[in-house]
Amino acid sequence: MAESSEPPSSPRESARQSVTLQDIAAHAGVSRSTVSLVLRESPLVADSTRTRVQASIKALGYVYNRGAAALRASHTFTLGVVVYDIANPFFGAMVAGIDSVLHRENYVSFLANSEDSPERQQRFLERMREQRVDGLLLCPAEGTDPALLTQLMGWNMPCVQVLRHIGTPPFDYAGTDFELGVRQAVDHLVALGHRRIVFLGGEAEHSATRARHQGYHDAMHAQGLGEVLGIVRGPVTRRAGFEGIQTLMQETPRPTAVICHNDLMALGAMLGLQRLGLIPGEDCAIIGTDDIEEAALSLPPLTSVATHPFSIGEEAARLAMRRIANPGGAREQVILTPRLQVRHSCDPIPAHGEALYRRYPHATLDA
Amino acid sequence: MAESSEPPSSPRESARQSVTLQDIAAHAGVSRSTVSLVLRESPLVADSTRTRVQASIKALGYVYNRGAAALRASHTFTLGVVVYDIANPFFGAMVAGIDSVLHRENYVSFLANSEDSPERQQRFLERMREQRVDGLLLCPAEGTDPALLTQLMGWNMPCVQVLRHIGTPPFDYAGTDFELGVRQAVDHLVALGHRRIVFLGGEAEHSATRARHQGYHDAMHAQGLGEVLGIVRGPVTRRAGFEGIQTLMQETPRPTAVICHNDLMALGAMLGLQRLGLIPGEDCAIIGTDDIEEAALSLPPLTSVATHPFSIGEEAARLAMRRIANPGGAREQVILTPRLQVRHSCDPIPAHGEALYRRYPHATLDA
DNA sequence: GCCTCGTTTTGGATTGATCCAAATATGAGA
DNA sequence: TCTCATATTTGGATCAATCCAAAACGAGGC
Repeated sequence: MAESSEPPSSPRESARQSVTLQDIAAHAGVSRSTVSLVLRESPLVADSTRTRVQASIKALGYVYNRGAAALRASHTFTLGVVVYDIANPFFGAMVAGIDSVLHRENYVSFLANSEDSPERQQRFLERMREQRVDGLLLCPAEGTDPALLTQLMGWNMPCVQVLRHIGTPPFDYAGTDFELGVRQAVDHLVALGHRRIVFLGGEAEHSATRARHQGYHDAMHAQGLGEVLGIVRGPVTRRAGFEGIQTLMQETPRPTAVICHNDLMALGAMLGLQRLGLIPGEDCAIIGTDDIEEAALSLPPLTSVATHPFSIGEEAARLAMRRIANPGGAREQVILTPRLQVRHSCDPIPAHGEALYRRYPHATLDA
Repeated sequence: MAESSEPPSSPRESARQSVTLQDIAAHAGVSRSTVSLVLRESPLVADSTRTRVQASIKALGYVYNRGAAALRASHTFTLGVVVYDIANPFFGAMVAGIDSVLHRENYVSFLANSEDSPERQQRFLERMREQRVDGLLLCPAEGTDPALLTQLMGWNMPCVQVLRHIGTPPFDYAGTDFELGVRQAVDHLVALGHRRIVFLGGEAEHSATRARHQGYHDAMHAQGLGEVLGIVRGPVTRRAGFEGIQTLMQETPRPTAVICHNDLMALGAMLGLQRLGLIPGEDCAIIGTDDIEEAALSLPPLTSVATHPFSIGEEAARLAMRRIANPGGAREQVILTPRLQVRHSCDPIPAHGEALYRRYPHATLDA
């Protein structure tokens, strides 16, 4: 006791080597093991001991070494998150939802932006294995080999797929009912009197695309419009919306309404209409998907199938926590229900308003 | 050699305990140390040895254990990134820029969303210390105590501030010249004939706010307009823009132009004008800051001071790499030059176009 | 006073890599 | 063939925690 009082005195000049459990133990007059138990909030430790140890921890300015702990323990309280486009505000909101849950659970997460490259994604996943994360939240890149799931299972690595999924059930998944969302959009348009309804976007074969296309197909058939126009496949960017709608509007018969794969496309499509001197709502109704915050700020405000990204993020993170706590448990699919957020991009507009839209015929995505 | 050929044979049923350097060493007939050198791509190892070891690594399905490595090594190839609103597309783009550089450098990053809470930020930073990250990219939360920098220095933790900074130089920082950006905006408006120019937004006392206000102040004075209207302080959200401009337009004298703290505010402000039956550009010119992708998609397309978030992210990450490689080096400030992206939100509009904007008087941020 | 039984505490082994100083191998020149 | 410098390789110590079986402690009951 008296013997160890000098070395760990107040602030050491450079604190070159860090304070360890051993130092705390010496200072508090207990063993290394006991200190470890205190740190992990074990109920085994007597209250009096606990407070004494905690005081020593504070006094010596101890810093827990997670690397060392991870070497022996089974958990790292660490997660890997993969999205394919973090610059898309949809994913921003989703990541915020994930972060809010993880923060409560004392987890931290590695984030990677795969840019929809399976190779880049694979590299990150391998790195996550090296880091020994407790689990993954994965929004698989386009073209990801479904064998990836088997691989992860072989790694013994819990993985919750988000938004898109690959492979065959059972797997853990959190997302939204895209099929229902598109059905709501089609039904809404039909109720407004539309028949020539096109679905714009999605070429890659992943679940989120298939579900949307399926929803479109089913809803159109249910409305007896099965053979009227159809799906235009392509990338799902702003630019694709901008260009895609311009092509569509030059075809015969022209669609009277377009449902877009996501809001970015829809916003691009509205700009594309302007470029042609056409008016969103009047000349062609537009519906987007996601209901990102920007949707309310366009002119006209965009009607969109709200998919609640923040909630999806929360649900995914919670599911991951459950799976980590119980690795053998039954796989779960958490499917949120989308809701059509009606704004004004399907409203017809009085003819005398056209001039305004036509004022910016040379608007492009770049200027 | 023959002795160790059985245990690490092909796939073990459950691979319960992992393959270690020791196993590789035995398989390749070298020592643990040599394998370690191969893993770290040391030039010391002979080519023939290297290939043999690499073959063994592949054959046994070895997985590098970063936790164990971190225990001894000085680097973890890990970084902490803190932003205050990941749902803001500006930060999405910035994080994408960070990620692209880190990926090239073989780094991975922990991401946290502080939600502008200094407590939450502090908790994350402490966690990062426990994880022994090599450095931090920090966009400090509003109200962060400048002593934080001293604290981090005491921790011996390299930290690059991004976009905002606290404390006093020298420190590492990557951002943009907000002051110049606002000056560009003011000059542009004055050239268009505006005199009653208001700056909208920013109440907290951080560098990015001060710089903007300073830029506004200087530019207005340089133009001889120093006492004409001024700065309206407040939060910097979409909603604040929406509400702020409505208040402004009911005052006398009314401003003829508003420069907004960021694009979200500017987009909200344009919606606010509509709500009043006013026309952006005609009744009041609007300029935003950031030039997020959405800026091009509004109607009218928003004129904005482009701050290039992706590049800022890249520069910040590169600076962090430099600082980690050379902790004692001179602190650096990387200041990018903003550029005014002129679109149409300052154009006057023919009167007969008004009807269209007035069609959506009840538009709000929620619907 | 001794014996349980439950509560606390403990030491030694273990985790899987890196560091470092020293040992060994290799090759050129004398 | 020997020497010396250079190129490779190595074993032991070390990093800082957790796990686990066993020991110490303390309170009641007989």
